[in-house]
Amino acid sequence: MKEALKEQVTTVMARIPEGRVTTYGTIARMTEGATARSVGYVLRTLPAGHDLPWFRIVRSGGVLADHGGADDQRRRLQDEGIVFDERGRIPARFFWP
DNA sequence: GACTTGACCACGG
DNA sequence: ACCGTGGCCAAGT
Repeated sequence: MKEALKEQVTTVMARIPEGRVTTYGTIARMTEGATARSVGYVLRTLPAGHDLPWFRIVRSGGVLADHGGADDQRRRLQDEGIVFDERGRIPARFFWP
């Protein structure tokens, strides 16, 4: 496991503002040496019940990534005021940065 | 070491 | 707008 990668990804993740989302690729570009795929890998391996806002990370294009917690993710984002359009995508105005 | 598997992405047709 | 395709990289077999 690459600890440096995990640390960088979680650091960026922790500063996503409430009520906004960001993408795997954006996080990858904000870090050194991470790629979109490796960001997904880190999220998958995070322990359950951690305090990081993993649910604010979506795919490029505003669609939720395909994983077991997607339903929870959608609920939690809606609780923060994020809106999904008729095709299930999050409009660009919710993206951070 | 070779090959497969993902919470991915950009791009061309 | 909807597919392929190739690139990506850490882990697991």
